[in-house]
Order: sequence, then structure tokens, then C-alpha cells
Amino acid sequence: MDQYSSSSLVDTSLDLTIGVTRMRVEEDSTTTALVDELNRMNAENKKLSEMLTLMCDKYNVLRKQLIEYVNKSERDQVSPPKKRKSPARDDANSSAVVGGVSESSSTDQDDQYLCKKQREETVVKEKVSRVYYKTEASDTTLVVKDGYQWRKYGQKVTRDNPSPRAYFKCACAPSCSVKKKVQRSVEDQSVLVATYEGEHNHPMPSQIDSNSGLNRSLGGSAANRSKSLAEPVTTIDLTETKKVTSPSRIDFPEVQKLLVEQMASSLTKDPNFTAALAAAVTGRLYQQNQTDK
DNA sequence: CGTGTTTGACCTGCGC
DNA sequence: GCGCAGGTCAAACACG
Repeated sequence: MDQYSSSSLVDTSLDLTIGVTRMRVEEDSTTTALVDELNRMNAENKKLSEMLTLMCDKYNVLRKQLIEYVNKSERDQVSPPKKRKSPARDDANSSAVVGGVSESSSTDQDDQYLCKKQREETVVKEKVSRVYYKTEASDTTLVVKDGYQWRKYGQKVTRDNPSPRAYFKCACAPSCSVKKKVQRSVEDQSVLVATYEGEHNHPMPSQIDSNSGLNRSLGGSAANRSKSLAEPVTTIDLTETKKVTSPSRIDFPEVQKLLVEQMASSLTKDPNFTAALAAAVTGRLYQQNQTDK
């Protein structure tokens, strides 16, 4: 986490000019083209560096807001647990959406659900976390791609939210009993709220696939493959342990993991970035060949 | 034809 | 006990 916590700690500059600037260009006809290419790459390098710096800055802001929110939640935790049907808001259960999306507290039904779950978790230690995904408002699908494969087993329209709630089970492994509920935020239709129950007892399948860049799903649904990716905004882990009064905590490793995956995914999907990277690698190889001679 | 999705029916828990 | 709401099941359907 800390390696991403400050832009000053991240070397955002990609030295794409190595090997290229030292190239000795013999033919005049190609000189102009190469210089243009070099200038273009330098511009891209600068642009990428700025984007990365901006990304790190934004991450720092989000992290700060998250920490402040957790501290606030812990302070408010002294209040006794409410009953399921209580209309009053429980701050410990509401979740803040940060990062490009205005603050969005959970719906009443979500609060009800979480209160119920809290009681259930006094018996069954189940990890419950909530993830917010920013999507296109026009996108009516309830599909979020989080690296795992899910099988939809139900959909229901709930009372306080006109948007239907979709129910998913983890399809990666038969023994994995993780469930996921996805519903649009009642306040911001462009935000998908995914509630995860339980923990996966297997590795994330996309970790293997994404490394190859092919991201082939192993029998994943057609919808998951075809639908556009929802952009994860923030993960807020609402894990409740046996103690009902225990505060909601932020699962920083998960946030970190998600953020890193998202950054890597964004970069690898950018053709400009891959082209610049290829050019940099080529340049370095060329330089190495020159020095070997 | 196999796999995943849809959707109405059914189950369960809670409040009154 | 009844009604309501959320969660789950499973047959029907769609798709490659």
C-alpha cells in the first residue's frame, strides 16, 4: 500500500528515450521521421507520467477520506445495535463512496439487511464487504467484473429501490460459497453496489488470465464476457466479527489489491501505453546490442 | 446440446 | 397467526 500512498514514492517516469536518443541515424530521409517519433514518444512519456502522478494524488485523497471515515465510524460505534426494522440510519453500516462519486450512504433496505446479517454473523463468521462500481447510467446490466466468475441465481426488486437486486454465487469453485448481491444505488443510478458475503477459498482466476493479457474466462458467462467493465470506485469492508459492536473496518489489502489491478488493467488496455512500452523495450534492446558490439 | 440467465413460485424470518 | 419483504430454488428459455 505504502508504495502507492505517495506519488513521490512512485517512479512515474518511464524512460522511453533510452537507446532511442543514442541511435545513430544514417539516412537523412528517416531522420525526420525518427525525430518526430522521438518527440511523440517523449510527449506520450510526459503524458503518462502526468497521468500516473494524478492517479497517485487522487489515490492519496481517497485514502485520506477513507481513514477519516473509519475513524468517524469507530467513534460512532458506541451506540447500541439497532433492530432490523429500525428506520433510523446506522452510521456504522452506511458506506461512503469516494473518488469521483458524491457521498452515497446505503439504502434503508441495505441497512436492514446488514443489521440482519450482523446478527447472523454472531453465529456464522462470514465476511461481508461492499464494493461500489461506477458505471454508465445508461448501462442497465447488473454485471460487475471483479476477477471472479459468478453464476446468477436470482433477481428481485426490493421495496426501497426501484432497481432490481441480482444474486450471484461464486462459480469458480464448487466448494466456494461466496455470494454477491448487486444493486444500483438508489441515489446514484450510475453506481452499482456489490455486497459480498464470505471469503473465496480459491485464487482469483483472472490473476492468471490477466497476466497473459488475454483474460479468457474459464466457462464464464457470456454476459460477463460481453458486458463492459464497471469501474470499481472504492472497497469498503463491512466485516463484522463475532462482536456485534465491533466497528466496520477497512480492508486495506483488498483496496490496495483492487487499486493495483485496476491501474495495471487500465495501463495494459491503453494501446498508447503498450506501444510506448514496446518502443522503450526495443530501444533498450537496441542499446544493449550496440554496447555488446 | 451444454451452459448460463431469467423469472415466477416458494421458503424463511421478522414485525404487528 | 398473518402479512410483508428478502432470499433461494428450479423450470423454462436463450445462446453459442
